[in-house]
Amino acid sequence: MMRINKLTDYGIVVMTRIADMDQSRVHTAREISEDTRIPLPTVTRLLKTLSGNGLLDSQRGSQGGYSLSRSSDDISVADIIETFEGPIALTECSTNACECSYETKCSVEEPWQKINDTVKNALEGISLNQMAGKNQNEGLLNLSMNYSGGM
Amino acid sequence: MMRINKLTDYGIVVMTRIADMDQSRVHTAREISEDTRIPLPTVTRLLKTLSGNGLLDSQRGSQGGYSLSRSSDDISVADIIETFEGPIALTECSTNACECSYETKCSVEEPWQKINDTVKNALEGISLNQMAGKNQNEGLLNLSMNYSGGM
DNA sequence: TTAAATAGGACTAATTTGGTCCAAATTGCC
DNA sequence: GGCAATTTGGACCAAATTAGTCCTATTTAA
Repeated sequence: MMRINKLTDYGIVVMTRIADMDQSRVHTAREISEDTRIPLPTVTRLLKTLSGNGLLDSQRGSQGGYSLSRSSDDISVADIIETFEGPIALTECSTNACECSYETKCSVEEPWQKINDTVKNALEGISLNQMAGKNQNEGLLNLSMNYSGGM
Repeated sequence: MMRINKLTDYGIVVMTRIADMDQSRVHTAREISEDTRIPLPTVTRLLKTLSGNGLLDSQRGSQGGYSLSRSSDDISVADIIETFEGPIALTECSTNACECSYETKCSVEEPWQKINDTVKNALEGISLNQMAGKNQNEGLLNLSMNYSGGM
C-alpha cells in the first residue's frame, strides 16, 4: 500500500495537537488522549516514543507531562515519520544495507537513491507548524479503510 | 517502515529484467525466474498481476510468454507500484476516502495532498528504461533485512 | 493429441502492526 | 515521610497484512 503506519499517522496527529496547545505548560497523556480521541494506552506509547527520540521533552512526576522540544517550525513531518519508522527508505536499495545478491552495484540502485531523496526532501519540507494550522484540527485521522491492491 | 512491499519490489526487478531482454520475442515465467533467481511460483504470480494490469502483454499456449506492452520509456516506476499496491497515497487523508471523524475538513489534509503529489511525481518521473541500464542488473534486490523503527 | 504456456483463484505460513497492560522510577505536594 | 500523579520500560497478545505455494482450467503451437 505504500502507506505510512497507523501509529505513525497517530504520531503526527498527536504532535500536531501539541503544537496547537498552550506552549507555556506541559500536557499529560490523558489530556492529549481526550483531545485527540486516541485511546490512552496508545497515546501513552506514542508519547514515550516521541520523547525517547527527542521530539518531545518530558517531565516526570506529579504535574509532569510533555512539551515540544523545539519550535514547531523546526520539526518536520520527516522527523516524526523517522521516529516511528526509522530512516526513510522505500527499498533496501535506498539504504547502505543494500546487498544486491549477484552484483557489486546493481543498476537500479542509483535511480532508487534519486527517488528516495525526492521523497525525503518533500517530507522534510513540511513543518509541524504548517500541519497545525492553529487549532483547526481537533479530529482524528480516519485510517480504518485499507485499499488492498490489484492482486 | 514506509517501504514498498517485497512483491512490489520484485515486480520492479522483473519488469526491469524484461526491459533488458530481447524485445523481439516473448519470455516465459521460467526464463525470468531463472534470470532473476526469484522462485518460479512467485514470478508466475507477479507476471499474472503485471499482465492483468496491462503492463505486460501475454501470449498463451506453447511458445507463449510475456513482453512489455509499451516501450520501456513509457512505463514508470509509479505504474508498477500502482499495479501492486493501488493508488499512491501515504495516508487516507491523501485520497478521497478521507473521512476525518470530527471535522469536515481537517487542517492536515492539504499538506498531505502536497506531500503525496510530490512523492507521486517523483515516482512517475522515473521510467523503466532508466531503471534498466542496459543489461547491468542481473541481480535480485535483497530485501530480507527489515528495520523495525524506534518503538 | 500432446506438451508448453498463461489464467484464476484458494489456501496457508510467516511477518508485521496495533493495542493493551503491568511494574518501576520520578516528582510535587500535603 | 508518605501519597498521588506522572512518565519509563518492556512484555505480551490479537489482528491484519503479506509472502509464498499449489491446484485446476484454458489456450495454443507443433
